[in-house]
Amino acid sequence: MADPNGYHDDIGDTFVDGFDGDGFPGDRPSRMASVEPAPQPAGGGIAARAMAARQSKAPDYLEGLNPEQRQAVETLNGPVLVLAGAGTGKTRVLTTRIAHILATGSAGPAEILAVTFTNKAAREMKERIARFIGGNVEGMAWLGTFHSICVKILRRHAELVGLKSGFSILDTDDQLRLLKQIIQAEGLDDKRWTPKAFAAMLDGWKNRALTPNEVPEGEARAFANGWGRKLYEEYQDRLSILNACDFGDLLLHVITLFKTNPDILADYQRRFRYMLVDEYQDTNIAQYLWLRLLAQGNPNVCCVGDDDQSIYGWRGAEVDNILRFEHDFRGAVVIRLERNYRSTSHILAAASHLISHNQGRLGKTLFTDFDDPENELVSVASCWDSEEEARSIGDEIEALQANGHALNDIAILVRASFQMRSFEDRFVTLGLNYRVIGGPRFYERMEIRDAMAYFRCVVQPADDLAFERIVNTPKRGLGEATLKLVHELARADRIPLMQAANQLCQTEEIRPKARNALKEVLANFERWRGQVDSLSHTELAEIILDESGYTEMWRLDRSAEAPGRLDNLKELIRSMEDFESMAGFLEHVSLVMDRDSVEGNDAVSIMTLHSAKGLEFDTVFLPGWEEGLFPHQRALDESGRAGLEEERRLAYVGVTRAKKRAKIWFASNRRIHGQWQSSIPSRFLDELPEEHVEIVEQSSNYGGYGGGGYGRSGGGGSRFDNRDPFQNTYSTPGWQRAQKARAAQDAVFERGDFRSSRSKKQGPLTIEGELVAKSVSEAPSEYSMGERVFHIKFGYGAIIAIEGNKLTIDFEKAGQKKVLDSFVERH
DNA sequence: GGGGTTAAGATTTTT
DNA sequence: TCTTAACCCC
Repeated sequence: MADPNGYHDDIGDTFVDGFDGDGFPGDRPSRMASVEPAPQPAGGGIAARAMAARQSKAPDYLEGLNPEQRQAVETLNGPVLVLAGAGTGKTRVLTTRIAHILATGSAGPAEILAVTFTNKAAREMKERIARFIGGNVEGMAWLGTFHSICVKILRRHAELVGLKSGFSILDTDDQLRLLKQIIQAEGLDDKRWTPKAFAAMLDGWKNRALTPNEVPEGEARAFANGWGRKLYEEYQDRLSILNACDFGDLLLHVITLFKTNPDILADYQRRFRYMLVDEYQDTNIAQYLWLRLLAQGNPNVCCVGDDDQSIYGWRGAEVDNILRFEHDFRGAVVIRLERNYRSTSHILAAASHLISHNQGRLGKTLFTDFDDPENELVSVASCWDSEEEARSIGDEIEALQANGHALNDIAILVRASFQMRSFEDRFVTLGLNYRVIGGPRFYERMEIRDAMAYFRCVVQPADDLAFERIVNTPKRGLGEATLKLVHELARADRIPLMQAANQLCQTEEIRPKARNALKEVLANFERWRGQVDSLSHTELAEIILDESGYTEMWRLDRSAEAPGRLDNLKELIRSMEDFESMAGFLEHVSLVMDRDSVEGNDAVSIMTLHSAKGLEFDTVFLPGWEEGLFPHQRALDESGRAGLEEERRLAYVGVTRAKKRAKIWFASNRRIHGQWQSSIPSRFLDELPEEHVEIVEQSSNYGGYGGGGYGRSGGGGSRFDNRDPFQNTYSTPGWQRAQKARAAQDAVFERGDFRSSRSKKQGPLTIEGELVAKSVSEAPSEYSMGERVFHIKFGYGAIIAIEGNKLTIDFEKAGQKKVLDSFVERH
């Protein structure tokens, strides 16, 4: 299977099968001395404790594992792929495997490379291993995220990739500002060619580990009429002057380092005797190459993942990595974990049936023995609009609460964050405790970034972006004109801004007022730098914020947010206490943008489906299952069938978060960008298995599958009390039409012949666009052209087009809209 | 340099 | 519809 990028083959295909019996790297080359911390030979530390524990009693950590899990834990040598379905004990396998490696003395803690995607996952794994081992895990130096491990490696060999060890890591904000400068410096219009668009393109390249000269000509040309490659080069050049790198570079530089310094690579290959990768389905090409370079010396790679839960394709994740594991790692053992310990059989059946509509899966069949006495069917309910959705779900939650269910066991999972708002509004009115997970993060707040910029300037004098950020914050009369002079000198001499500013201050080039202000700032930084060693970093931080006038600035600010910002600054200083030095803190912040979410009170969780991966709740509400929202129109437009399949995996992730109750909702109308849109039930609803789903018809339902017709008055009472399980919903005309439409559509899919069925009238631009259009029935409508109708939200209008049961209506007030015929009445 | 006005864009998100 | 960022004028 030829890969368009050819990436699977560009470092050769030779792999040693079986175990590479290299002993402890006792006599390492001298260079290795710099790659501390040194592994602890079995005999001290964790391994010793683990072994001692093992001798005193049987390895009880293996107890209670099912046969597959046990195989995944015990197959230590050679490549292993663990396909771990949702809720099958993936984390348990990973941690037990590490415990097993240690307990059998197969390797010391510092000889295990264990990679995760998120800090949270790394943290959890550390905690769980600690519990096994009965101590802390200080020796597990190489358990962390891809990025943090790369930083660790890069800090030791920075000079080999053109950096200095103290390099800083840019966040997205810095990156965009820098890109903007570069685009403007080339004389390009940054409106036409936005920094954001270029950042996205860069990201794509770096995710595939492409350096500027490796970017395919066509892609390089795509940006700004052929400036793409030049801009990429320019950007990398600027980064190295700034002694900085972006997130993508962390991986990329390590790959370059390994490729150009075989001796260093060999050292790491020897060091990492066992490698484990979590969430393998989320790896991008750069991560794959990185892993593969290391695995060339040593085939003991264990990757754990679930192709059905790959939901980060838009961020560069390559499902192909997991699909091709057996090919890429010769002699791989593939173990499937299919016994689910989380959900009821109905939930599992619904999720499995849904995901079976995807092609290109490795295929797993989840099963469970778990019999919940109540074993509720997955429910599907409809409502008029997002407000009613929020109201009904709020009512259901209150009912659950009244029955003794904890709010902590309940979650609402949405496709897009704008959906959260109606729930928040409603829950505030109800006085129902909730917490939003994800969302704007602490370290992204303006005042925190400003404060951090001050610290960065002290610790990393070449950090231009930080300097620029705060040079005139608070206002010091250092305007555009002054900065321009500094910039020009810095550019011309290829020196950092602060150095350029220093030089300029010795001359007469800047007007005295600005010069004095600039001198003062520079003197401040000089002084603070001198205090780094004499004061504790928290003290210094307070002094910096104080003497710079930054705290003062907010104290004088009379706006409503100012007090909160001051609190945040205090919180920032407090969180610095956990770190040894300011540099350590800065690195932590750039790599760990999340703060531990405070669990605290009993509250309903509201979050996106993406951030729900890996979590579980007794009851899960899944609102907004409508075409265009879920699957999201943009996913369909931009990524076609692959996009649809990823959306379906997202649906699968959503449903499998539920332990006991999964409740799906869709609204007939939704306000998107302030505009009311009528919506059509998601195709995913049709992909749920009839026998495991119940359709809940609400008393005030206007939507549904056309079965209940529509009512009047969107008014207020509880929908929960009068709900009335709709008998035999699957035989309603609406459902049958939907099924029929689906069958027709699947046939089209199967033939791969999309064009022939494209509707004549307003041919959708994409294959999937057509599928969306076709998710409505083909059955002839009872309405005719020109008829005057009434729609509860849009008012009166005339029918100007009919496609099946989908009408295009020219409303007197709302303009042209497409609606299902069941939502209007003759008038 | 600040404030008011206008225009554009509005999935998903970690590191 | 709403938010944010850019722009223009004082």
